This record gives sequence, structure tokens and C-alpha cells, in this order.
Amino acid sequence: MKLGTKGRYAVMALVDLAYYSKGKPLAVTEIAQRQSLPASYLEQLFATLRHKGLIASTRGHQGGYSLAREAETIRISEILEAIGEPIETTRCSKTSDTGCVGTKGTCLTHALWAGLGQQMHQYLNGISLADVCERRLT
Amino acid sequence: MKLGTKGRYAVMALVDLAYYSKGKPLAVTEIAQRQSLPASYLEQLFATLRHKGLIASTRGHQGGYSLAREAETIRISEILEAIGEPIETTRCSKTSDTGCVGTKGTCLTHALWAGLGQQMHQYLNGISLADVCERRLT
DNA sequence: AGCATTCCTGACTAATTTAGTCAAGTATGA
DNA sequence: TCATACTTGACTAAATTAGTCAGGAATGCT
Ligand code: FES
Ligand code: FES
Repeated sequence: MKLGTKGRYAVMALVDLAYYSKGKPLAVTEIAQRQSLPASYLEQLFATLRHKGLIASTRGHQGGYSLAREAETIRISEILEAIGEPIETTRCSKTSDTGCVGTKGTCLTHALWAGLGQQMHQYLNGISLADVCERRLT
Repeated sequence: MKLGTKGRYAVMALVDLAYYSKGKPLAVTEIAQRQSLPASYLEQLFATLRHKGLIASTRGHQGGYSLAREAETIRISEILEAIGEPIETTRCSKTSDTGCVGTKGTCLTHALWAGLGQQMHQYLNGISLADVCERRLT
């Protein structure tokens, strides 16, 4: 049950973006250096975040990335889902081929894992980028 | 952010054990069949669960495994930790070589992930095997 | 005693996922 | 025109997961 670098990096980068960008777009290399993340990897992540509409890009000289919306309105749960790091506590939902669906609909532990997933989602959905920036965390 | 089979299988098996064992020990193959889990894999898992003191074994004919303690006193969080599926939302804690510890102690998102981890642990710590058996889940 | 049953252990492996790198191209402003 | 910076896709090394397999050891039943 671990969080991968993809999700962590994405959130770190967006927090950095929200924190240091003053209206102007920031270059990937700048963010990568400041957060000590691999720049080429971050470029990949930013590409998908852009496709998902969380950030906007400006090309050419003085270009870079900026948040597509206000930091207050971007929730952590959104970022993780956009980057492809979803909360998967159950294994039965989608395909059902690898799923643990028994004869009686769901396995004995389904409700447990579903509850855990809901708990996590609730937490991450209640926190915005701005909250992290200003350290408003419980 | 996904739960591996190791953790899920361990909990499923212990729930089965708590649910179907009436004082008598149950064989691994029986549990594996009922929950449709790979038996040889489950044997491995049960070995480590025994070493951690969560279950007890009886060898020979009519042997099998039984809970070492009352189902009411075994928390899900214990099982996951025992089986080696810990909650790892941060990456800085232990070794610090792969950690994302920046110059100023902790990275910008540390508190966020720590909060998530605490949330998860709290949830799983508040639920016992007996709770799952009797479907007392929120 | 002998035999079936069941736990017990360690080594080994195939497949998947993660965590990236790298190279080449495109757009932009100075 | 040139340096800057985004954009894309292909490729890969390493780690982790999810098991299998073979053999051994204890126990109770007949
Ligand atoms: S987790 Fe949904 S059926 Fe097992
Ligand atoms: S998660 Fe602890 S310092 Fe980044």
C-alpha cells in the first residue's frame, strides 16, 4: 500500500507551481531543480496533466506552465486521478477477471476495502492545492 | 496507490478463519478453496502470520490453523503490518537515501501524505476481524 | 508400524509495474 | 536566427509482485 513517485511528484510540482508562480509561467527545469525531481520525467507528467486540463502551457522564450484554475479549486484527489494514480483498494470493480468476486456477489472483505478507499478519497478531496501551500492541514 | 494481493489475501483468510472455525483448526487448503485463493501462496502467508503470533498451528491429521487471539482483539492494521504490507504514504522516514527530504527538513507535501497515512491507519485500526465477520462497517 | 494428512521451509521464476532516459521535433520571443 | 522551452513517442533497467515447486517434518488414525 504505497504511493508511487508519479503521484507524489505531480503533487509536489503543482504545489511548487502554485507557491512560486506569481502570475508568470514557470519552466519545468526550474521546478524540477527546486524540488529535486528528474526533469525529463516531470516533463512527461506535466504533459498528461495538461491534457487533463489541470495546467496550461506557454511555449517559447519565457514560457512554461501555469495552473489552469485557481489553487483553491484544485483538489489533491483530482491530481492523483489525472496523473493515473487512482485509489485502488478493491480488485473487483472494473474487469472482474482478476477480481475476487465470489459466488455471492462480493467477497467477505469488500465492504472493508471499499470503506478504506472512501475514507482516503474523502481526505484527499477535502484538501486543495492552496491548503497545502499555506499548510492548512488539520 | 493500490492494495496488493498479499494484504488482501491475508485478511480474507483470517476473516474466513474467524468465521468458519468453530473451535477447531482449519486446513489451509480448505480456506484457500472457499475463498478461491492459491493454496501454496496462502501457506506462505500463513507461515509469516504464525511467526508474527497472529495465528497458531496444529500439525498432523485434523490439524490446521486457528486464531491465536479472540477475533475481537485482532485489528486489520495489525494483519497488514504483520504480513508486510505497511502503509507507506511518505518516502522520507526510514532510510532517507531515496527520501524526498529537501533542504528545509521535509518537503512541501510531507504533512499532506503523513495526514493521509494517519487517516488510513486510524480507519484500519478501528476495525477488528470480528467487525468484518459481522459486517459492522459504518 | 505404517500411512495419510497437514504444516513448514526455502529456492526459484515469470510477469508486471515503476521509474525513469533519450532523441527528435515544434513553437515562440528576443 | 538563435536560444529557450514545451511536446511526443519509443525504449529500458530495475524493482516488485505474485506466485510455483519440491522436499521435509510432525502428528494422529488404523
Ligand atoms: S474486493 Fe470487491 S469482491 Fe473482493
Ligand atoms: S514525504 Fe516526507 S519529506 Fe517528502
